[in-house]
Amino acid sequence: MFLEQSGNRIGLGKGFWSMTINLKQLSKLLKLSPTTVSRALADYPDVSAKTRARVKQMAIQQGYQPNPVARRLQKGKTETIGIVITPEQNYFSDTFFIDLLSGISNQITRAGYELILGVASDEEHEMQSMRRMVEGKRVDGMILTLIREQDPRVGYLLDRDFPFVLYGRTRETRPYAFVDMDGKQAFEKACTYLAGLGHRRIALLNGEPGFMFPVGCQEGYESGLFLSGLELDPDLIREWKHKDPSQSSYRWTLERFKKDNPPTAILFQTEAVNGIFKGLDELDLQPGKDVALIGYDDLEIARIHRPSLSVLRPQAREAGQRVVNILLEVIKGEDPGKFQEIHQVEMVIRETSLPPS
Amino acid sequence: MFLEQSGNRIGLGKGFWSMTINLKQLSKLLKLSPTTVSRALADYPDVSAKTRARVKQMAIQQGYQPNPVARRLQKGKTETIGIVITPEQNYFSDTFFIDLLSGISNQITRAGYELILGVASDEEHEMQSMRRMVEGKRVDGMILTLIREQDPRVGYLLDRDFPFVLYGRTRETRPYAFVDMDGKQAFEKACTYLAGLGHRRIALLNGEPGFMFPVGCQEGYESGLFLSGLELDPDLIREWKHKDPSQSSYRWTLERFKKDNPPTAILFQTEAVNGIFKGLDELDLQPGKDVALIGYDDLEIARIHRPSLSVLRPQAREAGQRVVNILLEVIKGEDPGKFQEIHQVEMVIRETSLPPS
DNA sequence: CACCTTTCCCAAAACGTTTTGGAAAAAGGA
DNA sequence: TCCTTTTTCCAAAACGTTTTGGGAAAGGTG
Repeated sequence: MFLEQSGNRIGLGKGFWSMTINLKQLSKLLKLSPTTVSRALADYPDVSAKTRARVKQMAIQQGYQPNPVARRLQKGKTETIGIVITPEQNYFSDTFFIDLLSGISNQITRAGYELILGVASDEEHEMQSMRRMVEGKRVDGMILTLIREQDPRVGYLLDRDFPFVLYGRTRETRPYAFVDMDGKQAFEKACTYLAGLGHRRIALLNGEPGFMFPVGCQEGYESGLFLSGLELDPDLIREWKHKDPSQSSYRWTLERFKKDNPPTAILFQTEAVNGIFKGLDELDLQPGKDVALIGYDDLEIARIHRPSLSVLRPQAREAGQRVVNILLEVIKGEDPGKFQEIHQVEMVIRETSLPPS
Repeated sequence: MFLEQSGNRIGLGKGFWSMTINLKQLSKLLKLSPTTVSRALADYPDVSAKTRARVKQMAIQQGYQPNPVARRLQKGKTETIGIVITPEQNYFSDTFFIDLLSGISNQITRAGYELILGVASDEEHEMQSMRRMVEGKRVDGMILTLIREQDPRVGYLLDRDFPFVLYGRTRETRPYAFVDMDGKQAFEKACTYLAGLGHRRIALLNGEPGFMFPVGCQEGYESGLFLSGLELDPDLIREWKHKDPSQSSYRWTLERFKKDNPPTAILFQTEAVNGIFKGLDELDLQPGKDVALIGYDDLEIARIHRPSLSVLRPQAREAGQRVVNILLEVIKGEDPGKFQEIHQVEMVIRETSLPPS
């Protein structure tokens, strides 16, 4: 009688929602029912053009925004998607992952969704963090990166029919959605390019096995050798360690160039570049001049180093956007098997890809 | 009569919440009211030890987890905190920011909260992304990093009484909560250390003005000179550009060492190290031997370079945890002014901090 | 036994939306 | 004029929790 029953509290109510206007309050202001206001804002055809306009104007004037939590409860969706990153795998070391994340985030925001982030220290916590999101009903879908050949996360999500998209691929026979870079084509292109310059001994310093990406790189490398009529020499292939890319590639460089038949060119992921540069420097070999180099990923160091590093450059931002668009489709109920994209990788020729001297 | 009224749908209901058990369903299983089950799980004293145990056991057995969205609606809190990152400021370049994020994420998860992430391309989008979170009622609090001297975000949040914590500081007279690294003390320590080794001409290659951090660095540098009885020479101070740390510091290095009275030691943020190394290399000066170097931030390059770089090492992970704990207090209603922490920075002496030759 | 606590439980309301299933009013057709 | 259709609105239910405000049963006390 005296007090407005369910108006919002002034001052410190619980939470901060008290600060902004409500659907109910807005509808009272408009002398309409909450139903009509809600439907007007959602452009339902059963509200007249006149009142729709009136409602929208008032909503803007009052700064009304529907409470996302309430909407989520009613809609039965979280409007949220999850991603878990593992910094230990220093993946992340540079612009590449940020570009991916940037594309992901933009597209998610555009859809009115939210991105929630987990940071895991290792494989076990990675799974744990994902399970919390999935089983805790905190997300509508997951984005997975840094995919391993045998990746338990994929099986887990498939078993539960939970929507997800991989950035990368895995060994799994059931259909699933992914966006992947064509590492095979990229390394094939780089390899044939070097062979075309006259290089006969091209080395591959590849990422550690276990992850899926190096598999494609090796395939591309072998295919490139074959297409160029070169023999595959197992003594020109080596893996760097994920725990310590610089150190392991540094050691290999020193060691390999002291042995017989050293390479005249190296293909590698750019993570390993510091080790290679350091090793060559110590051996008094000049990158580009004495040894041709092409890295995968256009990290900052590649651009600023003198001589600047030729690279294979994945379009991470675009890939991130695609991942999100696909995930939203899968969440809507589309068949994940329909979304399997392999993106081309461009080659950027800079100063380290010269003919053999 | 024939059909269970409000049981969950089997198969494809709307959303995926249909897959897991409900409070109502759980209470039916237990032949208790939802109230009692809820209160049993929340350890209220008004439910007997026996039924509490029974409830908890059944909850575990059935894998019951309260729906966070419903809980948030009722509690009037989002149980979510937001952070916006701006990759363009290549802040981010290495482990430091990831460590911070890792500390933040862990602590947030421990509290049962969620971390939502915005990625903004510039200052304007940064503000926009934050406003979406705040005005859209999507978060209970914000974490701010990369603080500028005049930072509009801080004023915005203070005006609205919205809970937030800075990693860093700004020029603002109203009280607010922050966790900051003691850049002043760190640079003072490094400066006096170098002076103690006999260096008389110590240069400062500082971050761009506009951000708050370089201010403290310069203060510490000047104070270190003063304490060591050295004159401040404006010609030994320079800023590198945020857009391109490597290039700008490379140019300065070349230029400065060709002029009269070059420094025998340089203090800088490690972001600039590549440019400095490159410049010294070109000038045939050996880091450590010919020029002493101490960087702020223990990036990977600092450890792997030969000679390895002496650094000032902030404990980013710990700082991230503190930021979250403080933010949770502020959200609870504690006075933000009570939480102003300045963390000490340790110095790690490696190979680039030798006496002058 | 009558009375007062204490213990244990629960029905109903509330959080802020969207959706369902009409109903009243206006318009159209004969 | 009366009936039908279309237009425009709305009350009530629902989403899944937690909190409020008791209330019944059990246990103590005189």
